[in-house]
Amino acid sequence: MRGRTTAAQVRKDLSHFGSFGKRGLGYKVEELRQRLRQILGVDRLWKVALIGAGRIGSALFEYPAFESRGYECVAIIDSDPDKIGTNWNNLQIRSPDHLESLIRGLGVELVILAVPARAAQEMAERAVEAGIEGILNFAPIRLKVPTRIPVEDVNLVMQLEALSFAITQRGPAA
Amino acid sequence: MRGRTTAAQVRKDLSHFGSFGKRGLGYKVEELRQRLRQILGVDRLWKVALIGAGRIGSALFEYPAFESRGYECVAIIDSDPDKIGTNWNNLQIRSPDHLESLIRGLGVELVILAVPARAAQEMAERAVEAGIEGILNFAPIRLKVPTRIPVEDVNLVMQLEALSFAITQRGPAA
DNA sequence: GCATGTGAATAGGTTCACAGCC
DNA sequence: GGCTGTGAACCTATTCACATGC
Repeated sequence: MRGRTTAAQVRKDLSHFGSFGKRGLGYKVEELRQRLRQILGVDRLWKVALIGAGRIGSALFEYPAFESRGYECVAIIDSDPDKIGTNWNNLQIRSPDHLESLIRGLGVELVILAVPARAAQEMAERAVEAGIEGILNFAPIRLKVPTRIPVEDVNLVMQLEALSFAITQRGPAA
Repeated sequence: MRGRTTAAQVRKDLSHFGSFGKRGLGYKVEELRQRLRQILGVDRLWKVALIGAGRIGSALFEYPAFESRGYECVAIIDSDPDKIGTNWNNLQIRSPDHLESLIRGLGVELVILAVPARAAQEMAERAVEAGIEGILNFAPIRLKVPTRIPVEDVNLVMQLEALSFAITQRGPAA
């Protein structure tokens, strides 16, 4: 069954956070929307640092949805000497040497980790040490960070493999 | 609790597909690895078409893990006239006009959809019509395709929002 | 003795059915 | 009457404990 979103499911999920509608009447959509934005924590601006200015980092940086959805990139870090000092959109690429002071100075809360696997763990640890609160991780490793720090993994190879598995499971197609 | 992978869990999962070890002895790692590759369907080469040659598409195309993990990009499609005809790595970018014949002619099995949301549904339908078997979807919409076609969604904004939620839930950090 | 494989117990999450309130 | 909110039923997935075979 493909993730059909049922009415009962939505009501149950909402009930986990409170009661938002009026029986027999329905929901005030805009009000509900605002309440949900509060609950999700997307009713404010989040300060993001991009660690890794390679292809993925560049694609993300240009991705308009981030800024428009409340995620502001306030720092770009990369270890490539050819990149350090150059600008993306008026934002200067900085060396990882300054990671901690950058994060602390700018009040960075989230980190997008788009560096090679071998560098990811160290960068993550230093970012956590500097006080960030969450990590969006593109490196194909399981980061070891304190449990208080949420990590979201993006693993595109795994997702392709999930497709391969689903296709293989249901037998060769017609 | 952060996704701790337990021994019992692994055994239970394996048991779903068969019996691979010897009691009291353990698993032959390389043999197990091959069996699992078969089950996952990653023991062969998959032919992939990249639809959308923007920033994300470009990042993916250059991503070495794909090729090395058995996913071969055999076609790039984009509607931008400035891109059509140019080459990425000896692969010519083609117009979506030829989508169906390209897919059929090259035996494309998987599609990576990295086009703007407004174009995604149409491209998906045409790709399915042409016989592809699965979609890795970067467009932030729920594609409507036959249930026999598995879809994996990549939604980076949602993953950032998941971080925002997790952080907000556990109360402002120390 | 030791590590796998598996039924039983448990936990977690979804679906159902209806009570409660407009 | 209609739509929300929710306890109960149900179903799936994880954890446990041990039987099984080397």
